[in-house]
Amino acid sequence: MLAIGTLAKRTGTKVQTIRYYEQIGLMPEPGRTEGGQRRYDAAALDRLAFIRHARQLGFSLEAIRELLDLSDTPDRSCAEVDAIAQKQLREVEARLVRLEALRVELQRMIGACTVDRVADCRILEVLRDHEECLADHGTGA
Amino acid sequence: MLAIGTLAKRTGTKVQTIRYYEQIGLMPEPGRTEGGQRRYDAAALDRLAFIRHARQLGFSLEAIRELLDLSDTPDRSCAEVDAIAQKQLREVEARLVRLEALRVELQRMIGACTVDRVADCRILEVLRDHEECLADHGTGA
DNA sequence: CGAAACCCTACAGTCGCTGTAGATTGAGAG
DNA sequence: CTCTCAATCTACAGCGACTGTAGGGTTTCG
Repeated sequence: MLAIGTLAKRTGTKVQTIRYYEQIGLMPEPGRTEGGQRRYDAAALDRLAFIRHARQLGFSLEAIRELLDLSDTPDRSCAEVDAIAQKQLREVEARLVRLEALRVELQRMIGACTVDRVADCRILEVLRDHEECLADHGTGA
Repeated sequence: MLAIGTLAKRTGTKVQTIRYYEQIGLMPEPGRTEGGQRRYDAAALDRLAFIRHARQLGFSLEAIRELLDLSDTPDRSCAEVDAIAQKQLREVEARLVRLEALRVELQRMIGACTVDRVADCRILEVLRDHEECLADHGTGA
């Protein structure tokens, strides 16, 4: 049985984050020692590793909750799991497109700045005048 | 003189966001009507447009605060402005690299799933076993 | 047995907004 | 000039996904 700190180290999670996951019902309430400290078993370790890995892949806690629910019903079709992953992929791709546009714009902006005084700074000018902007950056990078 | 709603429309900002910027000292306190409603001038419009544009380029409010401070002292060197923009560019590039790795991993994961039952779902398996993972995804996509 | 390292709860703070409730004001129509 | 109704006001709570803090209690090891 693992103490929370050990579990944290094994999964690369902060102790508070584990307690937070428990609080929002993503991790089940573990057993306790007589003194009231949490003790975790291998199932908890697996579940937390799953959560952390999915988080690193950019899944929201809500999506992860769904994935965990789905994986608890092994006879169901895989299609729902696939749909969640596809959605995640599409979101990542959309973010990539936007970020790339930002990169281009930032580079263009920086490249234009050859003067020395803030008064003539091209960077500030570009930021002032959206019109000069090439990129079609919407909101939410 | 513009009412807050007009300013909001002109800059593509929500009314509450403008009040929030005022609250955190990013926008100066505007004049008021007798009844207490905010009225904005052209300078406020410019400043807000600058803020929104910088936000769209991914600058944090803190970075924007610095940029605004710098642009208020037109005789200073442009180097500090450049440094902020360079830092922003580096951050965007780092995010791009990470996101691209995520995209590859997600695609690989989805591609691997050809079965029908959740019990054999490759997606869930990949999420369970970090070892199978090709991408070196750290934290913070 | 004592010290150090760990763990507990409860709550506030982060970032950048967004939404709500309930009251007041302003601008155009009649 | 009054009515109406959209727009505005303040104050505060909530989002996601944690992180940090205060002020204690517990475990483990020498």
